[in-house]
Amino acid sequence: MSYTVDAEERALARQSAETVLSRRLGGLSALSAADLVVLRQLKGHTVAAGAIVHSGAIGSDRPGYFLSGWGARLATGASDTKQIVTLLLPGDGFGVSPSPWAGESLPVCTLTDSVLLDASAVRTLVRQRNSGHAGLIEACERAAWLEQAYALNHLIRLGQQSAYERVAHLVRELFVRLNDVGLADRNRFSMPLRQQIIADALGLSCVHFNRVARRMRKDGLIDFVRGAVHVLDTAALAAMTGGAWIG
Amino acid sequence: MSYTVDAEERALARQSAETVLSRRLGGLSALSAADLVVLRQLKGHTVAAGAIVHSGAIGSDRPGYFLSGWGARLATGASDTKQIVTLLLPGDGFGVSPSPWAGESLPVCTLTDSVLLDASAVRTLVRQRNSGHAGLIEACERAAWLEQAYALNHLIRLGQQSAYERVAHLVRELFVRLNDVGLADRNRFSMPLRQQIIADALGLSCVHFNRVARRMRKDGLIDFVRGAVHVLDTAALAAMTGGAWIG
DNA sequence: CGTCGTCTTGACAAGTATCAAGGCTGGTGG
DNA sequence: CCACCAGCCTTGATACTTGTCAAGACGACG
Repeated sequence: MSYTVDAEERALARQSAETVLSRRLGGLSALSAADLVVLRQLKGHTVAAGAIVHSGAIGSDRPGYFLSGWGARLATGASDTKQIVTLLLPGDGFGVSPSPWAGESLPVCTLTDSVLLDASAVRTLVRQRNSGHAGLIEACERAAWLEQAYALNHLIRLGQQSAYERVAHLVRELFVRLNDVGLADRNRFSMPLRQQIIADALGLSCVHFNRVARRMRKDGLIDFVRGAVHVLDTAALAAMTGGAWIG
Repeated sequence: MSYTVDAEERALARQSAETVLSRRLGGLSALSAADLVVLRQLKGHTVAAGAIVHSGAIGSDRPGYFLSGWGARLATGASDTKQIVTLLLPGDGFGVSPSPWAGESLPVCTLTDSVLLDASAVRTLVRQRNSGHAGLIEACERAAWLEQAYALNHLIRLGQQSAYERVAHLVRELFVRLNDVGLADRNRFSMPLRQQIIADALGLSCVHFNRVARRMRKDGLIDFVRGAVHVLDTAALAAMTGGAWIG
């Protein structure tokens, strides 16, 4: 039941393992040499797919960063229904918001085998509002703000878009986000999720997602292949998801 | 096109006009005498339904509190589609979060004729983190946190509930929130919104909402009558919306 | 080679939107 | 007071979207 990251993805991750965090956070605020040292010293560990890595009870769990692999923040509702609130991609963190928002109270799980960095050191600095790390703290603040914006985008998808539009809208968001950390090609990125999970996130059945995906391929918009996504018509994708975009 | 607040609602509002804010914020944190003075000195003004009272650009607009009437935070997407992200009820504010979250960047509009208080004075205190008003600041922080939780609840509704469940879930949330400010009876509250608007918020067509509402009446669960909601079976409502609840 | 998990496809059922018409209510002007 | 009008609610008929069930295909892996 582990969704293996394919070889290509693994290679990409190895290449950028050291840079994914500095790219992500450095893109949000200028990081000092000291900030980079802090990030470089974070210790990594591998986690299997499907593990809960943060309970949501603030302060009770280790904060972390996804170095490789994908995760999700879940709103675990009734019986067994789980709604994905935001997807966490390499470079995204949890438990390191300077000002915790409601989403920080939701559990975080891995969707694929992942490499996580223990971000306790970052959280400590952020909590202290350590003035020697203003850049890093600013970056964490903006990262949290962005995650909220992504959750709002997700709300728009679920609230007022058709299945076709939802898929397009999500793909565009993922493309932009992965591009920020150097994990997207010009028009291609790796998406190591089963269709079932993507469908779950979008509030669709996986059968219907599959049909939508096929239609998109036929339309020359997006091609889903074994763990990867090809954006065939960037302009059309941007046009059709042009409005309804926060952040 | 103004959705007039009915007489009963107006009477209730008059009764509780002075207490709605102190009830709301006082319920979130203990307010000092000085805090209450600040709240009591806020100046009110009436606004017609459908007005945009906050653009979303942080700092550019007057912050405010709804004293009476309902509003909404909108994710104004493409062309003309607008998704309601959170409903704002009497006692709810905008632009007064100590730590702005992504939702604060969305515009706020009135859904009914409303009385708003100008909350500039509160914002000033909150921005300064004025130590003489720790209680008030704490209350604002928690109010912002709650609004985020409501947005997440809305996301759950849209993502994984049927029309019937969405309506029940929303009614339960509204009942709880209005109860907090003393605007709900034991099993009844005023909801001065057209069905069209409720349906919009829930991502439904108003025709379908109407049918669901009728079924709920037949089921003895909820009765919608001219601008008000009767919860006929509190236990069943709580049971059916028991899970899937954040905050 | 068989097994297991996932993807794909078809047939069908259920949920929901749309269109259109009629009904109710509250306001307005004679 | 009545007639009328406008806006909203209600209802029916119909079509489209999406979910469910079930079976087959494909690929990975032992």
